[in-house]
Amino acid sequence: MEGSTVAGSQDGQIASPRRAPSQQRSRERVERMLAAASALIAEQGSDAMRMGEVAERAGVSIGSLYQFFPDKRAVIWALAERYTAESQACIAAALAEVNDAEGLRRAFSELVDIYYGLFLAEPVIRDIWSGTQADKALRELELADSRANAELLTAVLKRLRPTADPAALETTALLIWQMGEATMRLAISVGRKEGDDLVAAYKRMALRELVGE
Amino acid sequence: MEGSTVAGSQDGQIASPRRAPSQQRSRERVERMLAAASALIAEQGSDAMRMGEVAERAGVSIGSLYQFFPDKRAVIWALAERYTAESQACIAAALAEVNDAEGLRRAFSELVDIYYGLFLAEPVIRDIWSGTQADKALRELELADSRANAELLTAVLKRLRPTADPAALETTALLIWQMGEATMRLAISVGRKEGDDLVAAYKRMALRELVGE
DNA sequence: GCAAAACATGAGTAGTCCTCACATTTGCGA
DNA sequence: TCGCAAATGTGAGGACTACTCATGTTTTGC
Repeated sequence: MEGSTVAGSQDGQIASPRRAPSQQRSRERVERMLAAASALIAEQGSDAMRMGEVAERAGVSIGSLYQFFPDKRAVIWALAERYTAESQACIAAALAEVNDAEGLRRAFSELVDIYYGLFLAEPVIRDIWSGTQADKALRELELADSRANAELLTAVLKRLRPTADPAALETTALLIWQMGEATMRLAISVGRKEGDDLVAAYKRMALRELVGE
Repeated sequence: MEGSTVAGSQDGQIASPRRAPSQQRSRERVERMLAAASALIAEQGSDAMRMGEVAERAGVSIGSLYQFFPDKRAVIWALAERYTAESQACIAAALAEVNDAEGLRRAFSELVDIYYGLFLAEPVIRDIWSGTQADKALRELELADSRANAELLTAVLKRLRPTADPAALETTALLIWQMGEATMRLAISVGRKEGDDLVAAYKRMALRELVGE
């Protein structure tokens, strides 16, 4: 485990900047801190990012860093906030003037491409949104497990649809499997009632894909 | 951060038990260690789980704990392995004798229910598979962000399908959004080529749901 | 019965996040 | 221009944590 918990701000809250930089000088310094953090996350991941290293690379003392960010998570969160604000605006723009099915099709398709491109291009986004501190080896084993499970599903699909492209079936199975896990995670975090609806909706969508109509 | 770095097992590998317990006595002790770890994860999450506490609760010294587990991750992984083995068997059983579309429908539906039940009932599974160490506050903000984005999609859907049940549209939008993020995470970790296929498949599935056919 | 292997112990090491008492710089009214 | 309060900057040290290792105890194989 490299990981850990922030001691300062206990278990739930994400503290906002401890003090807003009001002078020009400090605003520039905070900017440098965020840039340093971003670079370090891109290089090593947020978990391996050390507060001391952030300060050093920003040319700032550790104390200054903590003057503006109450804890490590706040630094990461500040970066996350930027990207979400950005992407939120982008989504709103893409969907704003959709008026018919064809428009939705085009807008959604474009949106997915943009998002995917963002994920591919921005290590910081990947790191932050892909389970902030999840450790790499465990995630690879998660993937291996998913693949193994999807394989079982693939076998069934191949039996039922022998004429279909096997590679496409494998992709479908893996996707459906992963979506199922994502749905359950979501279902857990939204609570029982809404969660049940989500799982039901997933089941419907997955089945439509699996057995057609 | 309370945390720190595991000195022993560097960055990628998950080490296997440092030494297999060969005597009856130690086998029982290892069992107690895992039980203690499981309980602590259920109570506080794997990130907050302290190795010292695991040892204490198992009635064992910290040294004994490290005799059988090379690091903290190995303890968590040992628990994860149990559950995956279990669920793997369950999946195989459910899918083994599927021979037609109706059979697949029934088996898959049952499978989802079982899995969902497992997620609901087992805090340890939730913790381990839902991004081992992801911090709670950040994940709540992730959810808030997802909701905000899904909201934009919901608005469009309501415009296009004014007769549909609004609540169902909201569920659909949130689900599609979350699935998209899951797909992209998956796409990243499987590499560019297969990833592109996955994103394409997601796009197709989502669009079928969004604009019908 | 005895040597060797397995097992058990817990004080100590290294490394992390974060604090706090104190120094310096800036904004601004007189 | 001067004075002074507020804002900003500093880094050694505190508090915790994962993990090690020298040393002692129990079990096993012969």
